[in-house]
Amino acid sequence: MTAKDSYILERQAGHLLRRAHQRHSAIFQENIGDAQLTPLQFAVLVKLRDLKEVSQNHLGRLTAMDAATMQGVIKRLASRGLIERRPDPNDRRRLILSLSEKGSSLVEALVSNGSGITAQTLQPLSAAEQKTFLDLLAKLAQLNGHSE
Amino acid sequence: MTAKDSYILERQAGHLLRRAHQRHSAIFQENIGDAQLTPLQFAVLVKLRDLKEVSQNHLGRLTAMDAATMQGVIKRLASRGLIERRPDPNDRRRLILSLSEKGSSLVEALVSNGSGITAQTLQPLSAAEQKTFLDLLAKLAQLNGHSE
DNA sequence: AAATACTTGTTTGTGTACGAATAATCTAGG
DNA sequence: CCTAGATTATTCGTACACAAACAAGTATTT
Repeated sequence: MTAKDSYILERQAGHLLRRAHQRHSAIFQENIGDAQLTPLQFAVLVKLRDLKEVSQNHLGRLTAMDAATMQGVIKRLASRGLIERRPDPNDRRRLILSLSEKGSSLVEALVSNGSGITAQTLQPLSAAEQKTFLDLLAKLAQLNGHSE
Repeated sequence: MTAKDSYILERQAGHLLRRAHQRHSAIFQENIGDAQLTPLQFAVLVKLRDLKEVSQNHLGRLTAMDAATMQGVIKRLASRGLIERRPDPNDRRRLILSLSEKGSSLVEALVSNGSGITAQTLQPLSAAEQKTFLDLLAKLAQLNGHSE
């Protein structure tokens, strides 16, 4: 076994994670049912549907986006009229985010597509493998034990 | 079970893949041993070490980058003097890429770090789980059966 | 040989990603 | 009260990611 054989790109976790993520993104784009909506934007809408109201930074932590990324995602959703922003009266640094009527009905219309996308992403695996995979993947996705 | 419970962001394959990839990127950056080098740039250097000479588009397929992304990655590596570009005499559309001396010694010095990064990425899993995970992940990473 | 089709590399435009710096605000400790 | 420290949102700069359009070159078809 030469040095050359000791590091094979195709066997590295990072490379495979990136490719699996690429494949998922392609499936998302084909099936979400709204050509403008991206995975991150959809994640924000879903979280807002669950929580009704959250500050921008807090929502960023819940969706695993840093503050700078969040800024752009929120700006684009707001410019489409899908979410509303208003200042927090108790903390003037904060922006409170919520779904607009339009945003709310859009999420409801698209959530089932979201489930289909996950199913299609995992389709190459059997039902048992899917469960195993998601369990292991969840262990690897712990960014650094920030719960909440 | 309400509609709200039927789509939980934290259980979606796409979200978990994204977070796992984020975690891997952070581990990469801390451990690769060259502050400027990114995961994609490293992948290009490793592939060039294995193949000696490849055209830019071909290398892009091997590392799963589209032509536009490749363009930027190669430009940055060339500007650091790590790779060399010369026209293919047999096909004047093509650019043939290869490692420079500097690039070659850099890869040799860093490959072992690459293995460590993969190990650390998978560390939350037992040895058996790691093998299972990589097998399943590889099945999900098949972009569309383009082999080569 | 000429027209058609495909490939290679580049550019443009939009959208993540994230480090770093900043201004405004809040919180805690003395 | 008041200052040192933390938090929130924004901006800037760099690096993917990829669709779309393009120029130049190669291949194929008739």
